[in-house]
Amino acid sequence: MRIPLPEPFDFDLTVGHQTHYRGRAGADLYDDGTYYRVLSRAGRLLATAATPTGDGLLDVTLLNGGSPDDEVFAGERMAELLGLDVDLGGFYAVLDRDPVLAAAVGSLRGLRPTRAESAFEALVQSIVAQQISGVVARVIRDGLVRELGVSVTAGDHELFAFPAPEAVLAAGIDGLKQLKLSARKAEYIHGIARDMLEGELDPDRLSTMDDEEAIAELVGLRGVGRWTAEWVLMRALGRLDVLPAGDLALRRTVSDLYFDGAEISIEGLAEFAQRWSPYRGLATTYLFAYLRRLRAGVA
DNA sequence: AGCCAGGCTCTCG
DNA sequence: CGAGAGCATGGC
Repeated sequence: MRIPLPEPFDFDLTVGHQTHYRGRAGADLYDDGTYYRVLSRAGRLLATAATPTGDGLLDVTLLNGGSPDDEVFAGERMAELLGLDVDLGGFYAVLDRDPVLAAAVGSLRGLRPTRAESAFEALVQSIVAQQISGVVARVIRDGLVRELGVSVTAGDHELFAFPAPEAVLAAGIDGLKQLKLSARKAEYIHGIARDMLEGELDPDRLSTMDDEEAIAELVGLRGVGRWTAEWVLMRALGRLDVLPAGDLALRRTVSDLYFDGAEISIEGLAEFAQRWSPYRGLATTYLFAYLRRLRAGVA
């Protein structure tokens, strides 16, 4: 099926960012102009490919078959994962009155805030990323997906679904530790998989809550502090005004761009970032995209 | 060879 | 309450 693309939208930039400019990152694959993702629908796995047609449409195809209803589902999910439903206009108006931010991220026009497939995926990714460098986090996440995610062969591509809570639970804490997680993080992720399956954590209910309510709910989970909850809101719920003020990389970036490298406190960042309201989350996403592209050495 | 990296929990004063 | 230890791996 084909879905209409919004303006502005830069497919290559958006999917390149999502895959860390390495073709494959976690369950996301970008190859030869097509974005691949295995979507889970009520326990069934839909190998899905998305390619822009060049005339303002996105072609969404199920690679291993599916009903017409599955196709509609995949189209809607793809639109969400690629952030096509987000109106970027307000954020670009913020850019117009923040020349420093504009200088850093102005060339990222058309980048969409991509999303994880589920709250579970965002939780696992964020917990993995706690405290460690982005490089290490990526290595560990790739291992989790490859070892615990179901492999789906689609044409000449091997795709992996993001691991279901069942698979994470079945791996056990020891199994997770063998995938390079610390004992602590293995417990956290194992526990959250169990919470998901027992209905302790209900993503549908989360999405009805406002930001602070949802953060409070998530922080109730063992292993989830404010930083992790904030990233889950951005990455899974698509919230645009969340500011992970405790994020070390964000603090350093703001410090470098605005304060000539002088350290900025968490409270200082929270106050400073009011200038981006109500798009503090989008600003954060763009700053990380700026960083990621810089480090990847992409022109 | 250390030390640090997109934090969090637990334990002690 | 606030401060501090411990955590695991990969890169510099």
